[in-house]
Amino acid sequence: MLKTNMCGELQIKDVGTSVILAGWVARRRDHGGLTFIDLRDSSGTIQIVIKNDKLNLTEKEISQIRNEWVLGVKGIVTERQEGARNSNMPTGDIEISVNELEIINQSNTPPFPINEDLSLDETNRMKYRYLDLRRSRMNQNLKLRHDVMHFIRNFLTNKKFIEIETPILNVATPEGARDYLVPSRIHPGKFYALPQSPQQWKQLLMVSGFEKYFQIARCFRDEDLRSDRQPEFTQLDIELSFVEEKDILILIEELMVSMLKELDLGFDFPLNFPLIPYSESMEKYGSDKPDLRFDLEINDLSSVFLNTSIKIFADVLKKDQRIRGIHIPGGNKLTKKQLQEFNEIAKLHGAMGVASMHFDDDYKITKSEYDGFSSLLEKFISIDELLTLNDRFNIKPGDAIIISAGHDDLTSQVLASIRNEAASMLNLVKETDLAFCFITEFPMFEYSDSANKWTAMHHLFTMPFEEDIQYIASDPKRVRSHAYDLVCNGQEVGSGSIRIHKSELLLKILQQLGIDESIAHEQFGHVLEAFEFGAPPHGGIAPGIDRIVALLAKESDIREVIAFPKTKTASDLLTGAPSKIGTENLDELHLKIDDPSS
RNA sequence: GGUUCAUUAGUGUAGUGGUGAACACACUAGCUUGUCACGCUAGGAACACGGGUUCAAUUCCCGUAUGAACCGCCA
Repeated sequence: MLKTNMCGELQIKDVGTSVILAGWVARRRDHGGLTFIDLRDSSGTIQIVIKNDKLNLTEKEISQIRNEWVLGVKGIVTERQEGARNSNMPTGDIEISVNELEIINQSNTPPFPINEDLSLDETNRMKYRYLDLRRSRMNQNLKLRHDVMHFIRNFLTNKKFIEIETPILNVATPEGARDYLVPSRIHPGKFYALPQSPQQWKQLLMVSGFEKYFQIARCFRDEDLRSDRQPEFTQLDIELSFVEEKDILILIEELMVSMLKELDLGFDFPLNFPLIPYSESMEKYGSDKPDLRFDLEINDLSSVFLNTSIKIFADVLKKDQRIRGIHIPGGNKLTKKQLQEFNEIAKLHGAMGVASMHFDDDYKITKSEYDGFSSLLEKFISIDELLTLNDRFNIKPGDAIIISAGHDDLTSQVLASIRNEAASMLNLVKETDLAFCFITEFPMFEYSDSANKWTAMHHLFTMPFEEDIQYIASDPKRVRSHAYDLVCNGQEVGSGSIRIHKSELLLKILQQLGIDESIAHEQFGHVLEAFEFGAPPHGGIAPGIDRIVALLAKESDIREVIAFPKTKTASDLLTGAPSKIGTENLDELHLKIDDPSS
């Protein structure tokens, strides 16, 4: 070893010991004959004191040392003089009196400061990611990520789960997200697909009798990126045999709760995660991933406006659509500009806009008159309608109501988005809250307008509710499934289901999805066949590690907790991937490039 | 695939239809023995690229590139 101790681990009790340290220059303070250097290694930093006159290096050489140079230091741990201590530093009571200094390596001036927590241009951060990761914020994020994975492995191992790796080169499937494809050299014109998740493998492992499987698995999806979506990401993939839905939910709840207790990051979180059926979540929050850190529930206001003279509302009701709204306590302090943003949100989702009602500080209402109420709808709204709203929401001066009318799909999207926006505008979100919940009873099917057919909402192997199986053909919309999501702070952080373990039922589902039996056998024949050999009832869940770590690190982008992420255009600015390949490579793979841009 | 925003020394920011393009840190040179975001003196260093409008463009317009946000897409 080139060092005997770690910079950040030295303490006052080590005073007097002779140590060898090595690390990077975090900062230097050159006083001429006396130089201070904050030396950083992976454990932290410590101040080293260089008295230039009694050293192996000349004063000139010492004065040339710069940030990020790599130094080896031989010296004595010394207690700092009274008045020279630094309470901001964990090692602030001690310092190293240097006897021998070695310049192990020099460094170019870094392209951005390493020793400050600045917001930086993403291009530069990604190009010099190895330097970006030297910054303490990123360093801590990756350490936290390790702690999370370490805890998970221990926790599940203690519960007798075993981790099994599954292939990265897989057969392509037409369902779900777009696959990343890998051309085969040996089989001209054929391709492997990188796994979107180890879904089929883990079900096959259940047939193999492992009963409790997990894997911290890399998954790949060739879809457009977002702050919570990278082309490759990491899932905690879990599957168990002989379980019901509630067993899996309890397991995950226990995993998350005990992990949060162990990590002790100062978050508030529920010890029992509420279960919210999908339909209820859509009704109350307009979303299947509600942020439960605040209320602002959506309400059905249709009944208030049954005989309204507000034309747009009457028209909507005539079409059997609904009028829904959010009562925002204190919402009247939102500015005109902020309210205009709500309209922009509505338009973004294809609605005409939203209606807002304002109850000023002098708002009063009686059976016959009101004061301090304003709205574009004021001319048309009746006192009875206003009274009903007033009583229903117990409206106080300073409140506001935002209303969206139309098709449920539309009003849900609009109001869900406004709900989140309003909460952030009004500062209702507590940073230290982790509001976990499970969304359950997802619909089995959803209609895809683009493909013009029914598709599996979760995935093909999801178990429908026993009592809903009869509606698969006649009323697919009505079929609920044993699919569930783990949601936290408005983000989906995990998704799973109880699976179908009998081929007859699976074939019935495939039929409903318009997948011909022969095609089904071609694509899923191996699973169907496996199910003929005593497949146990099974189910699982796959929490997203990146999203969970990002939540715990209070980062809004999963790139901040991934060592080497890709940009929005799925490129790696550090290595240059993806890159062109030579013709000999292409020939070997039997590929020809047809690039319209070249 | 679509919409929007951004791009000024190494970094982070300021600013303008007419240049002396400002500030801080970093950098270079020098001074400096108790600092800790050390201090002091001096210096070098920038308007992403291409086209257009204009007497004149870093500034206005269009396009390209790159990055980001959102919609579509995606669990």
